[in-house]
Amino acid sequence: MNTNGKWGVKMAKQLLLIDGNSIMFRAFFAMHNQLERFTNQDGLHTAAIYGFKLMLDHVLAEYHPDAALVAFDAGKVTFRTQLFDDYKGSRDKTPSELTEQIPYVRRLVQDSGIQSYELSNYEADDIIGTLAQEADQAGYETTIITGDRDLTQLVTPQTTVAVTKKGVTQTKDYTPEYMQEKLGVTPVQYIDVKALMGDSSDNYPGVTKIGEKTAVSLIQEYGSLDGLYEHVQDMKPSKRKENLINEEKIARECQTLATIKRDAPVEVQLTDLTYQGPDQEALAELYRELNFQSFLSQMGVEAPVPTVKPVQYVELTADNLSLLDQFKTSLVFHLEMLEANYHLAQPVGFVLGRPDCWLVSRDINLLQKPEIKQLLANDGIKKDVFNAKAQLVALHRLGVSLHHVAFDLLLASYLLDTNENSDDLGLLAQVHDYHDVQPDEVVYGKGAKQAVPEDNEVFYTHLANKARAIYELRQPLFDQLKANEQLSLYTDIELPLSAVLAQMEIDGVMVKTSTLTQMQSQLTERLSELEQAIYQAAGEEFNINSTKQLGVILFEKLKLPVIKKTKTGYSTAVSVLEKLRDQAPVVDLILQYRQIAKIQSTYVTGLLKVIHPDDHKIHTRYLQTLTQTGRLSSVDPNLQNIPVRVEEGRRIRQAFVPSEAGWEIFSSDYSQVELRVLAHVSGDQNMQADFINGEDIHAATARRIFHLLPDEEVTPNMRRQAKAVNFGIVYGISDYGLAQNINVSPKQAKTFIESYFAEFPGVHDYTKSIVETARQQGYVETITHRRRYLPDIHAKNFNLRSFAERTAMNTPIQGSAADIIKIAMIRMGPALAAHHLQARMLLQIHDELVFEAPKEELATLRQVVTEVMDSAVKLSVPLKVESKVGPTWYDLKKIED
DNA sequence: GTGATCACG
DNA sequence: ACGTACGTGATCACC
Repeated sequence: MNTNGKWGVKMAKQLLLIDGNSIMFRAFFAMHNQLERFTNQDGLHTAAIYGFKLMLDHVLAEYHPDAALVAFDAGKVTFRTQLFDDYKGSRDKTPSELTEQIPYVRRLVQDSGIQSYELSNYEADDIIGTLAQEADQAGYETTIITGDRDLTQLVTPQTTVAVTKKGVTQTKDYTPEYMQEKLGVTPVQYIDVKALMGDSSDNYPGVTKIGEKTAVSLIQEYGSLDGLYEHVQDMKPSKRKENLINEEKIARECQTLATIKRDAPVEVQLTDLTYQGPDQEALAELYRELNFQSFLSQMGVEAPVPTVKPVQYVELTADNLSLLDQFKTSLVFHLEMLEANYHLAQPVGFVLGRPDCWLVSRDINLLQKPEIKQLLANDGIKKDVFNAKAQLVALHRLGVSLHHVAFDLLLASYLLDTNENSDDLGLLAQVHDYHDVQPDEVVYGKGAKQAVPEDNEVFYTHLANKARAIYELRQPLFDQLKANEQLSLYTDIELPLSAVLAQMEIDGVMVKTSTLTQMQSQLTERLSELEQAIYQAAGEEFNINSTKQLGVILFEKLKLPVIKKTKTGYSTAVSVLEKLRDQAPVVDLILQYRQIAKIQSTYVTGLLKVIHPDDHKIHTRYLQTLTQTGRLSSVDPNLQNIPVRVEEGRRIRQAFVPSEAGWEIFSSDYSQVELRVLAHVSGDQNMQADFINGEDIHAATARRIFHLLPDEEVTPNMRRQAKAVNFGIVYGISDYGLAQNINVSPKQAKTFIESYFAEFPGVHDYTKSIVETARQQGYVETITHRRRYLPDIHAKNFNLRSFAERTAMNTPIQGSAADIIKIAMIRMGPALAAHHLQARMLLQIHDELVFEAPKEELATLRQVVTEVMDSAVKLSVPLKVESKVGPTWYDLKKIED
């Protein structure tokens, strides 16, 4: 169809060669973390088929091929395995979730009107290599689609290799020019590079100590492997030379393994490969079997209407409130709000009931009826909900209490898998394989068009469906929590915590508008001074807030050295500017400007915007089901990142004051809680001893890793470095990261780490074993069995895998610390009540709890809070709590014993 | 909507 | 050889 171009110029025929196995693997693993979402009605996994289909659509549209072929591997045994026993020997067995999809991928290919081919004893690569060669000679333009960079050796002026970059549809095209630019070698030379460096995934070794960089430079220098070995004797004596000589046989063997055949006994002819489009009928049938609704509707085949099971409901009115009498032991309740911020949201309707009777209404005022109020407040009747905290807060605004929440679908789902935390009930239900409720977007629309349906039928059905989903998912989720040993985490920690957090949010924290407005005008003045000074120094006016414009001024106009680049241009981050400080006075001004601008926009103006006009307080929302570690987060506004480290910012805290006269702000924080958790979970004897002896842990660490004698002093610099190492350990250490942080060479950092692990062998063992645990079970756990899945622990990509490994080390530590403070928070209320204290817990900042309290309570409060926090859990090292008090959050002074 | 930056633990 | 510290949220510029 496109043999003739726009102007009648004869264009080359387009040939598409697809590396079937490679793309299938790629598609499968690209969606591996949503494996269970891609299954059809029979439980067949479909991610690889789905991905393959996406890829096919994409390349057919992109290349309009005249001919196409998908090559598959024939089996495990090939001429390469006969040559070399271990070839591909390190590969894990293909998961059954993938193998079951292979026949369907073949059907997909066939029904799409594309030839497929396999050849015993040969790999798909060799079929492709052979056909690409033939095609070059026959004057085709060929594109090879693969996920395997090895195939780039097939690149010629007529043959392009498109290697998947992200997912299966985003590819990078390798041409001879691109290879020269990117790798510095020709496609044919690339084979020899591989021969020298080996390939860990195909499990052939290459020459010892030679990686990609070295291999490339050797081949560049000598032209080829043959060239190298002709001149190997002329090389300067070195370990590398020895290795090259000793391992010549291996290198030659690897060269053979790496070389893709261009002369395999392929029996198909190019002329057999003509692409004439798909067999629509057969494809439709396949999609039906696979339940690929979106592809069906793309084809114009009517997708069967998503069959949400019909639901019965009754509209609740002032006249039929007696219907409520039937709920004696339990009910589902849901108050519907369209806005995320439930402090402000206008509720639009509600549903309550049981499977045999769902009662719905748009009339929020009905909730004021004593019949409903008493039902919801009745401690003897269990309530099942979605997002208990949101319900508690919103109902509180209506003057309604909600007691005895037993099941929170959102919370349970989050505990089972931190990623399954959508605040859209419909979407969340889908993840749990429940499909009889629509996502909110479908019913309400999105953006400006979002609205409650006028049609009662539509709206009420949605409400009833939601309630039913909560009901239906209750038992299965409880069963899973039980199987995961997470029932106690759910029942004893997270569910009670939701009520504690609701109360903190409702109470809010008093913020003085006058303090902030005063700061605002001061900072405005300061900013305009700095602005003028910067324009003067730069010789022109520009937007200082634009990193792009700033980059041009600093690095082009003023010609300052470029220290770091970002994806989009020059980096102007603080770490960079600090290095340039001495080279141009404007840099310092910019740093000052940045600091002030941040304080002004985020904290002064930002906080002023969210002070509630009625009570002059700020009511944040804690997100209880968001973080991957079990920490809380805080939004609208974030009260967990109010400045403290730098004086100018710290003054913001002057605006945070007690809400009642004669009260003060009181704060207690855990000292080094994460390191104490590490000492506990790792069982390291030395670290435990340091904590048990009440040492300054960073100084004690410095003593050990710098091998100080008892009479030698720890210098501030030693302590600083030891502290950085401690942080590094908690974060899942790497020499590079540590080096960056304390500005030493990676080599120096590495010796610090080695020295640390020698002194704290238990910690070393822990880092090893937790990563192994993650590999074996696919997740890691905190002390309360909070769970985080780490699918990337198996990634082939170094970055992804390394990240997962560091996460495996960090999550049990950060997460257990989060568990501990949550337990303390739950016990705090009853403890305060037992001492008849009026004090209120207002904020949680990860390891710190902030209260307001009458002055005369402070002494008792300190005892109670310390006791509750200290004893939250029993670890093999003591927990330590430090307290401060003052008239504002800014003025807190440490309370000494 | 995304990326860069910077505030916190 | 590879290229990073762990966990968050708000603001701004820019597409």
